[in-house]
Amino acid sequence: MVLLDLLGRRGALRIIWELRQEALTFRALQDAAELTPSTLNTRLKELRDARIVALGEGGYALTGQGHELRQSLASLTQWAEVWAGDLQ
Amino acid sequence: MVLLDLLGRRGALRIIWELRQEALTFRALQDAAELTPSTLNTRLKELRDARIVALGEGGYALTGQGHELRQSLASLTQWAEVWAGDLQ
DNA sequence: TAGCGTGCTATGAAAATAATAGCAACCGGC
DNA sequence: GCCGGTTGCTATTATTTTCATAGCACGCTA
Repeated sequence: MVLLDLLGRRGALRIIWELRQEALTFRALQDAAELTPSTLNTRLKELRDARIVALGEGGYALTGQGHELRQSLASLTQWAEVWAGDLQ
Repeated sequence: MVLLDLLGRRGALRIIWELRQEALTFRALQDAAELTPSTLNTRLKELRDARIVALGEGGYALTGQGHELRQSLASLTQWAEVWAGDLQ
C-alpha cells in the first residue's frame, strides 16, 4: 500500500483535508495545517509528484484525482465525528 | 480533525490496514507494518487509547470501532488501486 | 529445567520535524 | 523609479521522532 505510506506522513492527510473547499496559498496552508514551511514543502512535493495536489492561480489546490481521494475520505471523516463523540 | 492527526503518524494507517483480516501478534504486526518495536509500541498505545485497537487472545486486533474505521478506509484503498495504476 | 514464543523496554545513532529568519520575485500604488 | 506588501520557498539550528539492535520478564510446554 504505497498510498498508505504517503498519507501516513505528518500532515499529508491534514493538507488534503484543509484543501477540501478552496485553494490556499503556501502560507495559508501552513497556518491551516499547522506545519513548518520546510515540512509543508517536502509534503507538497510528494503530493505534487503523486498528482494529488497542484499549484494553480489561487494557490495550492487538489487535482481531479485529489478531489476523488478527498471524497474517499468523506466516510472516514464522517465516522470520525461519531468516534470523537463516543470517546467522551 | 483529531483523527487525521492520529492517523497522520508513521505506521498508524498501515497498522489498521494490516489488521484488516485477522489478529496479529506484536512481532507479526511489526514485520507486517515494517516498524521498529518502540515505534510500534507507541503507535499501539495511541490506537488503544483511541479504542481502535485492542490486545486480545490471538494478539492485536481491531475493535468494533476499529473495524468501522477500516470500512471507512475501504473506498480509499479502492481508489488507491486505480490511482497507482494511473501513476504508472 | 530448558527451551521457545509472547509483549515490551533500553540504548545510541540516524532521520524527520520544529522554530525562526530571511531571500528573490512579483505586484500595485505613488 | 521605488516602496510596501504578498507570494513561494530556502537556510540554520534545536528538538523530537524513528531506526536498528539487543535483551528482559513472563508464561507456557515438553
